[in-house]
Amino acid sequence: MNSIGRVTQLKADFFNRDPRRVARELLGKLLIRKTSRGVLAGRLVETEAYLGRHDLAAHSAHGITARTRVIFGPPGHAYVYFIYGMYECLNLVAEPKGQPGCVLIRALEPVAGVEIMQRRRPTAHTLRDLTSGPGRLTLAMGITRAQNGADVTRGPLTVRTARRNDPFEIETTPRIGIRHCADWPLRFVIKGNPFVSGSRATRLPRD
DNA sequence: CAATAGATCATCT
DNA sequence: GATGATCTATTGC
Repeated sequence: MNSIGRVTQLKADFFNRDPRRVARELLGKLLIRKTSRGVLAGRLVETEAYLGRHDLAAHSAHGITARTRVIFGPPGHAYVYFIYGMYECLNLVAEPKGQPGCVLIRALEPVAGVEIMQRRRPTAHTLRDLTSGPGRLTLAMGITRAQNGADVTRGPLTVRTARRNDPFEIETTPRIGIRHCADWPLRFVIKGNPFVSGSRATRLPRD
């Protein structure tokens, strides 16, 4: 808490709901990562919901395995998986323990620790390249499978409400890069935000 | 700006 | 043994 506004850390109850609701309400919140080098923070501008039942695009679709165990665990924990031999992606677990469901974090707007992020992302030549993609933001924030299963309601990786948060519209689209259930409207973005992933043309159609 | 190829490996069949 | 919730560099217009 501080003099400018009310800042609260999201608790387990926030995540203990339908992933669609969690994904929408995560927009505009801050992902906070404390490292030995300093504090990194990013505003969530793009999320995707992965449902527990009948969602064949979700890793949890085929039951509990060594990898998907965390998705079936308690809400408010991190599910970090390795993909394409190179990248790691961050999800936040939703739904009560025993019921699968999670939210993929697809893009952030850098808020604090930009210099540290740039050091971790030498190939990013612009500010928006830093964290505009699920693989990019984990690199920038130093999130790896070491954080898999971590409790996000406490500890060095957390989510908080923003001190100041201008009103925004939420745009809903199909999810990116999946084969199954490819037309389900489960991707949520802050409309018009330049830090959303994808090409410039896709994001900013000329006016 | 659009399209495409290549990198690279944990996970599950 | 195939596949994948991706990113980057490169090519061509």
